[in-house]
Amino acid sequence: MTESSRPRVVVVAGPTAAGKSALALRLAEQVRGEIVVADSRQVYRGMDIGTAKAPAEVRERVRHHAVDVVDPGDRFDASMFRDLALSAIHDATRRRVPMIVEGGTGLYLRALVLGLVDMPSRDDELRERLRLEAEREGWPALHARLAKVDPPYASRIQPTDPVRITRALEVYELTGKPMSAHLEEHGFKERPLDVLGVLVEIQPATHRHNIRKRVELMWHAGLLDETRALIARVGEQHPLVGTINYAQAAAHLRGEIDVDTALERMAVKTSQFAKRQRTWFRKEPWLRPLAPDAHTGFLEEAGRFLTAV
RNA sequence: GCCCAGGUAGCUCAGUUGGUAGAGCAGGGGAUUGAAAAUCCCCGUGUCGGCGGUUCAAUUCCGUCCCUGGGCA
Repeated sequence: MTESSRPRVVVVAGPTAAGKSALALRLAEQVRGEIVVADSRQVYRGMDIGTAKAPAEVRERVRHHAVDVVDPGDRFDASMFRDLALSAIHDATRRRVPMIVEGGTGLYLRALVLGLVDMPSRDDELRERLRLEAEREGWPALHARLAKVDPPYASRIQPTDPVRITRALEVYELTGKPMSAHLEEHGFKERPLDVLGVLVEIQPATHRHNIRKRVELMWHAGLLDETRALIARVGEQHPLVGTINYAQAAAHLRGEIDVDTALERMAVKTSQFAKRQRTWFRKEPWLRPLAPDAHTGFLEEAGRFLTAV
């Protein structure tokens, strides 16, 4: 595939509450384009306030893809995101509409830009079985089992990392081939898109202020009601209830913490998440840092990139 | 004013029978390919409140002063 036959997209990546969506929106309006949101929580209907989802009036003005595509409790994962995003992008290209990808879920963005390894998606029954085994024997025992069938992958993950031990054992059981072999075979050589990607940066003091303000706004906008509704739908134990903001609101609903503590913890969890996002995006070779004072220049450049024939 | 209890890491505290100290949280760094806003790994020198005294040696014992909380007036 040549440069020119691949769809062009601008990717705006970065930590939460750093101004990604505002920038992407400005660009979309400037070029009369559409937005794909790469966010593992905004895909869920009803998770609006706590995920800082773009309000309805904004989404009426500029079309947003991969938002509100499933109900909480429904299955969703990186491959579904990739399929959705890719088909939206191809469709927009056919319609000659510029496309901007905006988001903070590193895995989704990487799967979109570098490709997703051809492996089966999760198998809940198998996972439940592994979880029960881990309860009896401990995760290190399962890690040791993984080390027998897939030494390379076992050695790069921790014996204390349930998520990756589970996934690797699952992939091996389902395909009969070690995870490391799948990864090596794929090699992340796919380049389905012609990407201009930026990593939105922000001053730490400004960021702290944004986060603090945002959690207060969420609280007053009805985060508690939204959390009640989410719990009513999926139950208290569901992983989605562990999502930042919802988890703290849920703790408050259970009477465990007061409002100030909830807000404080929301802000702390958000900052910690932002730090993880920065760590992830910093080393993505297809992203280049975008300083807070360089937005104007970027909008011009991105506009040219998207509208060039 | 008097009597207690405290003053140790950014915060909450532990501890040193005298040999200059360590947990949790916060913070920093890193990993990451199908629930990733998840999951996991690494990183702890700080006038041990101030000043004196005893001692080879004081954050630890003694004195005194300051500060905080509680009680009595």
